[in-house]
Amino acid sequence: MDNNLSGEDNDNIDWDTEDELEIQEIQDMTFSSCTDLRTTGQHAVSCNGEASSSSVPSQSKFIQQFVMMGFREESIAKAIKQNGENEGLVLDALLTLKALEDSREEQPNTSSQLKPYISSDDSSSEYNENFLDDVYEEESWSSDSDSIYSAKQCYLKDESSSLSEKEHKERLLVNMGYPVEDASIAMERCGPGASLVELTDFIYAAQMAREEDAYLPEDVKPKLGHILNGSGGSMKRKMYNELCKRKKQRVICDEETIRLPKHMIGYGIPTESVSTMVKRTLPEQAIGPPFFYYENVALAPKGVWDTISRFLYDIEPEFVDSKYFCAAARKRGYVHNLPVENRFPLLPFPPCTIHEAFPLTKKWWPSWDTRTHLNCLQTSIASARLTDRIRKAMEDFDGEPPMRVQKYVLDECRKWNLVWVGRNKVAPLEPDEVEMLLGFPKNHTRGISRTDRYKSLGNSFQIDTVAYHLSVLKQKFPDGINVLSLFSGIGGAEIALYRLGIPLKNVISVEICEVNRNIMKSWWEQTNQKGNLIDFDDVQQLDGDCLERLVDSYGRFDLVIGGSPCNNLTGSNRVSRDGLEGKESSLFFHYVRILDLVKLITSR
DNA sequence: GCAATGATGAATATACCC
DNA sequence: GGGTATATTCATCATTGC
Repeated sequence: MDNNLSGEDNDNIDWDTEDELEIQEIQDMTFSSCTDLRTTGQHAVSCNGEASSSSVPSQSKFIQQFVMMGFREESIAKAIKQNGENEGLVLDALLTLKALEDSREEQPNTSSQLKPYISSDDSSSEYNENFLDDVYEEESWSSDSDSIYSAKQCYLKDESSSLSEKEHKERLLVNMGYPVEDASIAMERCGPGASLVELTDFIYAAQMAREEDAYLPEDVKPKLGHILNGSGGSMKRKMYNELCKRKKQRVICDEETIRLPKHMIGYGIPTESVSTMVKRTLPEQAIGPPFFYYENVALAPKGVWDTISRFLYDIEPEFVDSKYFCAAARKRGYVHNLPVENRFPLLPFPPCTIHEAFPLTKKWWPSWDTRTHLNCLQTSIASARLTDRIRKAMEDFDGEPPMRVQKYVLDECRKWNLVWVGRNKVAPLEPDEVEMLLGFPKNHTRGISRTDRYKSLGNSFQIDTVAYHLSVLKQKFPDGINVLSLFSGIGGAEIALYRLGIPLKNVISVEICEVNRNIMKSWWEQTNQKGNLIDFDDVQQLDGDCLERLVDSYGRFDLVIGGSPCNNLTGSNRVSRDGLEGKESSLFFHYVRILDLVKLITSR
């Protein structure tokens, strides 16, 4: 497959030709996404019943010959359904399936066996692709891709539910900013089982491979013309090959799932000695300008960080726990192209233990509560009823309660980040205390409801942590910096830069929540910023045309920073932990889309 | 209508033991 | 190595109260 992508033929890529390549690739990816072939295959037949319903004496004989060859009836029925009673086609499909199963048996219960499938010539024929796509509908990066139940769900779907899912995905793609036509074509070509990643890949590849004006309106073409035309199509080829490389990497990454480090200190923390810091080499295509910085929860469902890394130029995420910067844990992954040498922390260094942060609690803190750090600050707090239950449980005993009560109380305190504020009395943190722990100015979020304050703060950066990473920019931008801030929230990135003493020349901020935008504006005014704050409420507004105009007006972006919504990634979500395909978390792909556009515009 | 409240587990990693 | 226990988690939604 690489041969097809690296040769001269790519200079004059024809969309139809690429279609074939893309279809092959994406179907191969779908192909590779299966997890338990035998189980899913069985469900495919036993649940839809179509194969048996079409049984007639002549077909029974037709089936029998394949049974005699040693194939399972379920697989035969499915192959017939996909290919009709064409002996050659059915046999081909069955052989392919058999090869897959044999390969899987050699390496059970891992995804590493998927690689040979992709290079399998047997999968190249259309009927086999259809057959296998249909049999193996599961998402390659679904968090529950190993679940038999999940697979079963796929096969219990009738036509109507399939259509509904198709519409849902298509709508999602459109909401992500892709043209309706592209979304529709991607759905049609990739099939209903294609994951969102595959669909976006397909569309992206299509747009890259089309004429030079990917995402850019007519009036912008001439401005970028010299980039694309002047290089005789090399840029197009370069980007296309880069995309294909990302896809290829996907297979490799399936084998090498990113694992969280035991001690989340990333490339170093202020208190860690320099000798233990690790130097890194960035992939060439990741090197700025612009610098970029992406953040999300470290404990995302399996495979999410592989996908994030793959879409962000294969940069290894830097996992850091903010407990090294403040009195609360905050395990986050950061993908960025910033230098990692010569970082420096914000001063004064914030209190790093509970007792340092809240000295008044020390008086009431029982000896058996050995916590020194709070857990992650969330978007909601414990109820008064819970703290009252804890008080009553404690008051039943004079002095030290029995172990079972201690355990109950400690479990609740850890779960809800409660602190001791009186005799037998625990309480959740106040909003201004959360502000302090996260490094925000006191009263930063004051003026909105307590619920909203907790929510906005729970979704924000830990300033000291992010500032430590961004500190390397101070030397590079002594006269100020142009920032494209995506999913800005309450302005954590801007505050980090401001506290580092980096002048904010122009900040293009995108934040969907009006309450958060108002907090940001208020901070901007209160701190007498000299630069310009331009805000948008939706990342979809930032298309090529819009970005081009912004660059023309304010100059090129020096930093693209943001953390896309984690709602569908966090373990706290009991309802819709859907991974990167989730309603909110899929906005990550907008970050990628916008970053790619900015890089393109910046390189002209 | 808005804000506050309270009930709702599962996915994942890690530690520990055998 | 495998099984079990334990810890942790930028949340969601229906209900209640004002």
